[in-house]
Amino acid sequence: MAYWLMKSEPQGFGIDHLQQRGIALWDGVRNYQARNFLRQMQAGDQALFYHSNCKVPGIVGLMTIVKGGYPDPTQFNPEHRYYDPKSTLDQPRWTGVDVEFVEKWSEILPLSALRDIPELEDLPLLQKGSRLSLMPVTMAQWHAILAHKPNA
DNA sequence: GCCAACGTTGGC
DNA sequence: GCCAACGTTGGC
Repeated sequence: MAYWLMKSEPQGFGIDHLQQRGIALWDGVRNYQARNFLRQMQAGDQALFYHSNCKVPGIVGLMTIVKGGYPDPTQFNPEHRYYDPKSTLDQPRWTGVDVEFVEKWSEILPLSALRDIPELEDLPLLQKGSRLSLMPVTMAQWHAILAHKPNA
């Protein structure tokens, strides 16, 4: 069982969308480093849902991986914005996973607060210039974050 | 909306 | 294989 942090823009697909849907395909990842992490994900892994590129970026809730890495279907659809003409059914380039909603936090745990947690010093999210959209989280980092989960 | 940092593309 | 140009990410 592994821990992850996954970013999404709330205006596109946010925690509220996932809560409504229950289970959703995490698609559209078109970065090789992130893709390689998706391939490592397994059913039962836990993940933090992070809102990026918005007014207050930060962690907003939890989810579980319910289906490990499999070919992201959007890469094969010419009509889709995530279509990749270089991808074939035989040799798919891109991977997706299915995630299931676990909980939405009562408040966001903002990026600015994450920067104040010493255990997170090495988290890629907090490195200057990092654009990695999903990343592994160590058990120590996971527990440090959950210890700061807002509860109002 | 700005813009620095980043990843990818493609000519050479 | 180099690297300039380009498009994208994402905090602010």
